[in-house]
Amino acid sequence: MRERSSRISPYSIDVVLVTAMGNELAILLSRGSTERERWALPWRAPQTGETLEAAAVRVSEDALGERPIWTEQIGAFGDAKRHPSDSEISVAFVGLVPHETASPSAGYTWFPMRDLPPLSPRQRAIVEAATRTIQSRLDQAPIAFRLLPSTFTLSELQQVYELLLGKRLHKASFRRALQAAWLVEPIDEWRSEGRGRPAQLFRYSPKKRRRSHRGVRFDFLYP
Amino acid sequence: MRERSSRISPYSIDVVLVTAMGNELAILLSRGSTERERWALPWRAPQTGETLEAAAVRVSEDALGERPIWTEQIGAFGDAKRHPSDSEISVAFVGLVPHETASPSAGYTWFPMRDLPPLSPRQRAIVEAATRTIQSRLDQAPIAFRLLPSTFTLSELQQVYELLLGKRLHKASFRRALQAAWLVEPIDEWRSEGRGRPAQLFRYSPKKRRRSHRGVRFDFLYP
DNA sequence: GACTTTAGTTGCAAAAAGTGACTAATTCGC
DNA sequence: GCGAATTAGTCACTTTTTGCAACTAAAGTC
Repeated sequence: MRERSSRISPYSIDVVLVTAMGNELAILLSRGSTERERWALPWRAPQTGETLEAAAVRVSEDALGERPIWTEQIGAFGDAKRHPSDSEISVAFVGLVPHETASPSAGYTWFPMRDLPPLSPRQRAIVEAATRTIQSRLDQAPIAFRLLPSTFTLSELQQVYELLLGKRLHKASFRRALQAAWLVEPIDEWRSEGRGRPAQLFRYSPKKRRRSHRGVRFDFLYP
Repeated sequence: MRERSSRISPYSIDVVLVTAMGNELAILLSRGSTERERWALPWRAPQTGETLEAAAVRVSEDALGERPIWTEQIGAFGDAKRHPSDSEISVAFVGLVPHETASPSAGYTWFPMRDLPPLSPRQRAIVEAATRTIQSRLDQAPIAFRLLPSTFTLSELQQVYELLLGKRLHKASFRRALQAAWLVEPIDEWRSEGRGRPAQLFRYSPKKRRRSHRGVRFDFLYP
């Protein structure tokens, strides 16, 4: 990425690394090497014999020194949109990273989602798709829990969900859904965060399978 | 696809064309040209200056003589799984086609989803992902309506939904959801299908926007 | 001690979903 | 012509889920 290989790779692996930085989401960008693009998503050319997913993990390790707690492919992006590499298409991935442990390599910086620098049109599209991918997986895999330390308060958990979903949730309803799903268990510790009543700590510990016995339950959310 | 180009393309565009054939879903396969693989998804090498989506439409037109009523990218598939082309990765699309108007080109045949011939591991994975893509889009875009003629009965519509979702729906609940969404309007015609009471015909005609004013409404469907 | 702040629960009303039974309109067998 | 079978369509009732707001609890601040 920094060094341009002599032969242009047919495709590149681009990764959107997302973290919860304070009160907002942030993604990792690298200072671009070209004249035109000042910032770009971390990317690399694929290596032979490597799965796409493995390549995405490798890109993450290069950029952050650690593997994301969760990755998923977003898709292939081509179109006529410009890209820092001159590859025809990018196979894009999204990865979630806890903010505490992640230390960006030289040249990489976290940018709040709400205030991104100009990106190439293709990478802009990739970032937008990354948000949608996260949100659609949020109720299918317990990815939110892994953005937190092993013990956490329910308010912290709700904040993570709100951040990833991009909307506020109702406290009582959130906790009701959580209880019904048997996903967390309280431990015998409390944490006092300045003012206010101390919050009980919980740990992620999925119990039984809930029979999700719903029949219709779709919404016709059409435009 | 039939003719192997001298230079191997870096990636191929594979398309899963899905139709409602009688009482089950079917996909279009082509008789393979190689020794190993007898049947394969329609695929082509991309052309320069063409978007990925446009390439997928072109593949469909080659195979069926018409464009799907809806297409969506499934993703890029690489891994070590074999593919009829020797391309490193496939960018896969899914497309829906009404069965009445679609006439497969020579060498292409519809196969019921439940009874597919052996496919390459990569294409097998693509077909499975195609089903998931359809099902996840079903409540976000009115794709089911376009598998039907412009007027249809509610039973027909429900059958299409059941086919695409792969599960039965409750009649009353289905109609309630449909009414609440203001998506169809009855026309002054009835159709008698052999025995039984004639069914009223409806047409797709989305009316107002329903304020989807829900706050929490997620399910924690974790494994 | 009164006030503020955050955590956490509870009760209630409204909305939505699951279910089965019910009515309606047709064809078929006889 | 008549009843059984068949498909369409609706209804009433129950259960579950959600939105909301008030309430208690435990801390800090002044």
